[in-house]
Amino acid sequence: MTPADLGDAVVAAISAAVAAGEIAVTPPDTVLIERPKNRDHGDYATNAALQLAKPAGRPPREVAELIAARLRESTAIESVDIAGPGFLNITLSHAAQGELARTIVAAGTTYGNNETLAKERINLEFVSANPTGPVHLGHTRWAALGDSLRRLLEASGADVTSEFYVNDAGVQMMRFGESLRAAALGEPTPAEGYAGDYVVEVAARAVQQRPELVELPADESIEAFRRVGHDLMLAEIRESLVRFGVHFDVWFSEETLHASGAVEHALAVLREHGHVDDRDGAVWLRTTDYGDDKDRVLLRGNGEPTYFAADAAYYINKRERGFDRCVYMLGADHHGYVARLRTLAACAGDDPDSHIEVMIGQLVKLLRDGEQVRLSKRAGSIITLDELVDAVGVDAARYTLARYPADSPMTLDISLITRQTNDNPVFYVQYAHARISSLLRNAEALGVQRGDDASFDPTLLAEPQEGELLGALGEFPRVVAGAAELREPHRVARYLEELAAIYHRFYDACRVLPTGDEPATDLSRARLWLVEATRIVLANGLGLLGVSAPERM
RNA sequence: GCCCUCGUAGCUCAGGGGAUAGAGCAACCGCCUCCUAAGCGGUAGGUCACAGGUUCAAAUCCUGUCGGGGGCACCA
Repeated sequence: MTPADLGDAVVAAISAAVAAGEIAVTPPDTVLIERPKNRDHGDYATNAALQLAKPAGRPPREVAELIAARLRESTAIESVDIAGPGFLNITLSHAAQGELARTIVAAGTTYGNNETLAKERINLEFVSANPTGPVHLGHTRWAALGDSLRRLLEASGADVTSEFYVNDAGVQMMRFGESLRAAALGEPTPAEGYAGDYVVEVAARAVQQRPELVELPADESIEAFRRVGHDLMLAEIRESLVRFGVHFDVWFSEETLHASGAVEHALAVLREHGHVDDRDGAVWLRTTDYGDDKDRVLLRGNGEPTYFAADAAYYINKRERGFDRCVYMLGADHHGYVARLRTLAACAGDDPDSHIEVMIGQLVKLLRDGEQVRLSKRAGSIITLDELVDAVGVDAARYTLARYPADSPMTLDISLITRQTNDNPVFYVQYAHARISSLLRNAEALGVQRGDDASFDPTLLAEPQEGELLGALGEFPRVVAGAAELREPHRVARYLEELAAIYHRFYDACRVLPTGDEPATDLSRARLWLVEATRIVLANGLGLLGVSAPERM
């Protein structure tokens, strides 16, 4: 019996009590089923009676008693106690609890998937680094979180498109071209240009590809360096992200917005909705109509579109491609943009609360030997994604970055992450999976098999540690759904750590395989179902984080 | 000045209105003749920044104060 099944049972009990005229309320669609921290409070607890007391006009404990009486009729439920102000503390029968192992094994890689976001069309944009340098640590947090979120949303039934917006138009790109040319010619970095070893390397590769670049007149040369540098840099960015296990469905070029007329189209759309003003020689979007501090310029006095105009075009383009919800994952340094994007959606006739969603992530603070390292691409002092992966590996990097909520400031100590990788919780979780894999290998070598469906006796899983483990396994789908809905992949990581701990405790207390020459018992076989179910959940959970589930460590 | 965000154990951090606030690291004490000790058990460690409010119930929601970080361009 899953928590969801139990919730249904409680709702049914309430409905039955209503039908029998025992209480006068509208039965809720769902009730909250919790797993209490303290097992004295049962396997599960619900506050349903507390919630119904007021509408029913009855004392909570009296309502609780009505529900409890009906729940006790179920064979799946061992006991129901009423505690405190009116909590229902429910203990499942071993049979009902153990059945979960069968459910999980049957579902396999799909266990944890749910339909809470079914058919929602979501566009998920993240990283979106300028192709003027490698992916650095600031982007890396979003790469890990964004990709995990993509997996979570898909697991929750959403139709997700992950998208990388390539800021390949505008001044920054031009400065990159200038910087490359300067590097190729051995000249000092221009005033507002990009410095750093990578600029020299990219410049060298550009010249190697196209030796004539340095011969061209300055203007043409800069433009050519810009284009070649763009291609080289973008290829490198893609490669880094692929290596990091991050998948993008769409790489969307800002340049194409300008070239395709999408910007003009967006202007027309916004004009149609009546929020565009021509004033002071510029074209403005009247975002103050929706509470922005001030209106925003779309076209400058010189006719050039602003970055905001491109954003508007991009947003409208996304909506026209059919996305119900456009999710932006931005760094805290862009948070001034949230209000603008939301008012932009409103000006386009959309609902800012449903069609657009902007997530703001705190920046990762980097310490080296206790001192803060400033991340600056232009100054060249950057920690890149590749450097991080070289130092700690993909698994540790992705896990560590996905382990904290995006809105909490995060401090990474380079010396700590590179030196003490064994302290990383990722190994703790992976170790549980490796330990299980090893056990399953041993079972095979001993010729002990889990056996078919019919031979599985869930009532044998009666030890407290087995109950704990089954309870934790039952939480997984809810964890996935919650993490997807709240856009918080870290919940999966925290859950896995808890599950691993519970498994290790089970392993310590409950022998699975027979010792010596003893024959395999039904208990061994029942436990193999439980162990395999645990392996599946660990593997599925790690998969959602883009972290491998090793069979050996 | 205005806006966003964070403040929980010595450190790094979890904690979607529920019961006695948790984990890892660091410290101390134990546990391998048997499935991976990268493990398990135990001890110690707290003014949940502060003050009000809402609620049967607040670390959690609301208001304010203090402190850290970030942001407020016809820049990108």
